[in-house]
Amino acid sequence: MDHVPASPQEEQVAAFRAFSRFYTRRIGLLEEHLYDSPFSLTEVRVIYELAQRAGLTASDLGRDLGLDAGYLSRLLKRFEAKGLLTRTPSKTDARQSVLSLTEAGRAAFAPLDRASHDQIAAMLGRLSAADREDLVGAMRRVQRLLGGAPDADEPFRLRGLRPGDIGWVVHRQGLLYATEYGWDQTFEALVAEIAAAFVKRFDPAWENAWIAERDGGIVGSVFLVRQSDEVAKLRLLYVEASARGLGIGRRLVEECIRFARERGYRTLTLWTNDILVSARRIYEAAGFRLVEEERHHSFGKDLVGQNWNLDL
Amino acid sequence: MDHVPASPQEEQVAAFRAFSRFYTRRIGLLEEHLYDSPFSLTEVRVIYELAQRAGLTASDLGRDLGLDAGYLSRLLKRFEAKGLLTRTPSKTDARQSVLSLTEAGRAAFAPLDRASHDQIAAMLGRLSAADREDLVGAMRRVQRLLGGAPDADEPFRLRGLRPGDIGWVVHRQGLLYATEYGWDQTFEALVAEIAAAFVKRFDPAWENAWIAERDGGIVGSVFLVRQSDEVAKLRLLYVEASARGLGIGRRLVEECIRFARERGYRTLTLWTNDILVSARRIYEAAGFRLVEEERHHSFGKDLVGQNWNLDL
DNA sequence: CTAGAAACTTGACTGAGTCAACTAATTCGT
DNA sequence: ACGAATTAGTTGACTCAGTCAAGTTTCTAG
Repeated sequence: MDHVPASPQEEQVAAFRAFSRFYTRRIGLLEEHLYDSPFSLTEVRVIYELAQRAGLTASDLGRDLGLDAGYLSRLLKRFEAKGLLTRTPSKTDARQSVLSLTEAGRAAFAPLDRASHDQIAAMLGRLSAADREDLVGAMRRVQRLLGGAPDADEPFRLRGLRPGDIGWVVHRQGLLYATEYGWDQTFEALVAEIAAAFVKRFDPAWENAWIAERDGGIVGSVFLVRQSDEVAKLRLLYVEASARGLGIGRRLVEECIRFARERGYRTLTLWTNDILVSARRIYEAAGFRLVEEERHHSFGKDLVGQNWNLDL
Repeated sequence: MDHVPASPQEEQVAAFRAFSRFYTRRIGLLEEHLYDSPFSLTEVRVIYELAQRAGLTASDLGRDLGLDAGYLSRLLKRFEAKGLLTRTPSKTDARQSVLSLTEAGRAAFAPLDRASHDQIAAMLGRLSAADREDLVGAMRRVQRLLGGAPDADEPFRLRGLRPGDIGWVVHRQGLLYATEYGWDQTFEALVAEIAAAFVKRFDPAWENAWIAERDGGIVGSVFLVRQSDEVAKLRLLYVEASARGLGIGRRLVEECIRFARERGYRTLTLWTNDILVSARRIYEAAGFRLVEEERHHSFGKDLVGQNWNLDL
């Protein structure tokens, strides 16, 4: 069956399904390693849950792990008979009892836990540090997007420039403005040029760049370059569509302003286009004033360029 | 049990395990929906595999899906009895037979396939377009990093330049040479500069670029730029570490040579560094001669640059 | 040409998970 | 406040997915 995906939608569905099949196998492999323990896979899942969370009832377990009530009942009875588990009647509901592992239960769980831990650690160990971070970040993202994890306490983090960053920024901006506004590749080339020039002429005393990260992936960036002793320019502000509404853009601009003030610049300037309305709102809120507009034909489109200034 | 992870390593292992548990449940949910079909989960996996790939034998299936040979044997016999499957004796090995679904088999599979497809599509539909892209991208990443990229019938494909490509190439090269050889960001900047200049001064009659794609991801690239009427230069040859050994590098160089010959160039030249041995092998095999070497200090390292030429 | 391995097949089994029927406690609607 | 419906858990009876070991036939390496 030659599946030639017709639309992006279909391609996404195909990728999702491919991933599910892939991970089903992967989980199978992970579980095989467990098979010299005295517990079945489901038993391990139950013990794991009991070890992690306190105050569980049988129905909690059944619901969360998707187990049959009858099967679970017997399983728990077996655990209790082996002395791994105690049940104390619930105070609020006489039908339920609260489950908790005994010392023996924890002792039985420890080697399993360790084996699983070591197995994963070994797998991660085979990757480079960068790939490891990348992998874990991607997993967090999948989990978050499929509704499996609450947002972290800290929704994003700022850091400085690292290898690979400017390419990534060029890639994402090139793609975004091409799909969203139909700009051609000369825009991407311009971004590449600006980013390259920034790195080559980088003067840490006067310039800086910030990358916003979320779940190990880059979701935004901004560059501050020196134009003269008095004037700094904010360039390449960018926030991923999937990370909007978290205040990342505002925060990046704030960092720029703070840095510019600190270094004694008098004016912060920037160039943008009128169609980029969400960026405009950020600039306005930060106190920038529109000083100039001019029509131009760039990136295959007729556009209205804008210069904005902020007195520091 | 309040798990306060000690080190980043531990945090990564914890995140991985959390993801595995999460996805185990998620897969459970996905599979439940399948449970008004006449097939068991394993049967569905087998049919799916048979529908996707031609020329499978029983042992292929057993190995790939991790099934017991005895169980699989009976399962296949059942399918054959129901007329879903035919076995034709292998020509090369009389012990094996090649399995293929009958029309009836495909017909039985179709509604399952559709149900699974629709279920995933519905899940994706609940997300915003940006989140959808983010999710699928993250899944692809996990799969790539865990080494799960499935072999397509066609291991890779060449295409021209599209928006986002040059940024991606810059990103990957910047990252690769930083991790592998410790080069600093000025290398990434150089790549960005070259790529930007290529796009800005692109002359389709005299120049070209090729992107190698595999499983929907970019795995290699090469650029051909005009230096004079007589001389063309090959630049930014690059193959992903995960896609080496497929002849992608060779193929990209061949395309360049073909194009350069066609346009009537007399010489194809390129610049590289002596430490890049796998690239060197490709150039040698293609007939390039080393014409010049010179020491230089770039990208934070002492290097030996090389110029290679090919008479067309 | 032979020993050992690979590709299945078959018989005998186990045990994970299902289903339905039951008891007891709780909650809901009016 | 009271009966009906719901929820928590238990138990018996069952099924069928998956395992294990012992076989046959074919292939391969020495």
